[in-house]
Amino acid sequence: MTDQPYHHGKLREALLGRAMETIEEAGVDGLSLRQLARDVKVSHGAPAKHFRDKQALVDAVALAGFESMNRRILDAAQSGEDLRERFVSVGKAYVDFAVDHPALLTVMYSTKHHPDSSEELRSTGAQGIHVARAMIAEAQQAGVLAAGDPETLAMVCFVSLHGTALLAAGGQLDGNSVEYVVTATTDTLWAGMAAGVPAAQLN
Amino acid sequence: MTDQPYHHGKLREALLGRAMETIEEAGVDGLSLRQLARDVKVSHGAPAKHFRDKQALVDAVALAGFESMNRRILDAAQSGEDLRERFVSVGKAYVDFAVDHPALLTVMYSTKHHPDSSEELRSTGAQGIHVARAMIAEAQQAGVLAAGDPETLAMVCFVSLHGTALLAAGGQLDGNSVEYVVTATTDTLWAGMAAGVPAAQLN
DNA sequence: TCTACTTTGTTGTCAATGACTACATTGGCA
DNA sequence: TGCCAATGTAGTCATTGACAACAAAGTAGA
Repeated sequence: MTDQPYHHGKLREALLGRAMETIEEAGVDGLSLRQLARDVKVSHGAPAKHFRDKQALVDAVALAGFESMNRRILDAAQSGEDLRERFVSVGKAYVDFAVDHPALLTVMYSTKHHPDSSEELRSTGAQGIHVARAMIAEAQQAGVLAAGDPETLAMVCFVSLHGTALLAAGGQLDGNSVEYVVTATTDTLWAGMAAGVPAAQLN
Repeated sequence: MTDQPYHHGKLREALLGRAMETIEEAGVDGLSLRQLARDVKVSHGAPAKHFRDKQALVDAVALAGFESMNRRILDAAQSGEDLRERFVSVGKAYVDFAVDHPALLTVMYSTKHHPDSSEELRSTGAQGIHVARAMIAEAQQAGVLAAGDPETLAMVCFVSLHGTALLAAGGQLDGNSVEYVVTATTDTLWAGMAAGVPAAQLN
């Protein structure tokens, strides 16, 4: 046999990477710890040393996914000059990520939604909304948007884009292109925030 | 033994009902065909006569879920006088359903998103958006909303409320109440549609 | 009524899986 | 050098989904 070192050395990273590939190809259901061990040329018991059980592996995959997504969003938030353009860019970054990694996104959110998800996962997953809030507050102070609680408005934008992202990832936008739906959504939201929501309606 | 009749008679319904309960309690992963058979006091091979495999059972659960949800949405669409109020009611009906059946909703959409989901499932799942489009078109003709493609606007409203629903179902709205987020979302969307989206932005 | 046929349910079996345990090897550290 | 925790291996077990052979119950026609 070729002299395989006993210690793999980077087993954890190798498992994580291969797991992400498998999930993207076959979904979470297509992920098997034993098959994963075979792929990485390691015995079927080895993964247990790095991930207590399958759920722990999936959690780690989800966390890595959120971190990658957050990087994209932060980059987008600093592109462009116009505030509205930056807002649209962030929306696109979010949705584009979803389209690029549809299965991963499903895992990310279903894991985050899991009753006993880690605090780290929850907070990392909630980071995107902070970016939106900052942008909205800035636009209000610049007089581009009407007054209104930035926290609430950011939440509205987030949930709306979240829906767009999930549906785009699932190819459920019927005939519409992802680009078109994202633009329409961000534009409608921006128009609503610019016009302002009559307070009387909030009763 | 008690004289169990050989034929269960309503096995399919019993399996479906129990499966929905199990999913609501333990998620799809907690659903086992064999355990399901035990729960319904039937041999482990019996379910196969009604559902070719596990996926077929999950598909049936998803379909039943969509049908139940559509009923709620249609009811809401006919409540209230004011067009805006009816619009908000539909949004609330959708999100309320999600909150009442969080795990079921996850199954409904992940099943619908599945590459080889049935046409029946897809169309049943897309029914809600038709209701939204009709309401928007009506409001435009009444002069309450600005002009704009009703199809596109309905899509925007749908994706936005879909995100709200999923996050509400997952308890991911942070401190905000479901009622508050739904109201804020529908109001922002309505304000945007009433003000109209500058066509220049669509480039 | 007798008889074939279909539907529904039972029992037995198989390969694959996740989880667990006991054991072996490695590399770092005192 | 020698100890020891970390890492990986090998073996085992219960559970699961799927399948096949068989049995019982209902059904329709001569």
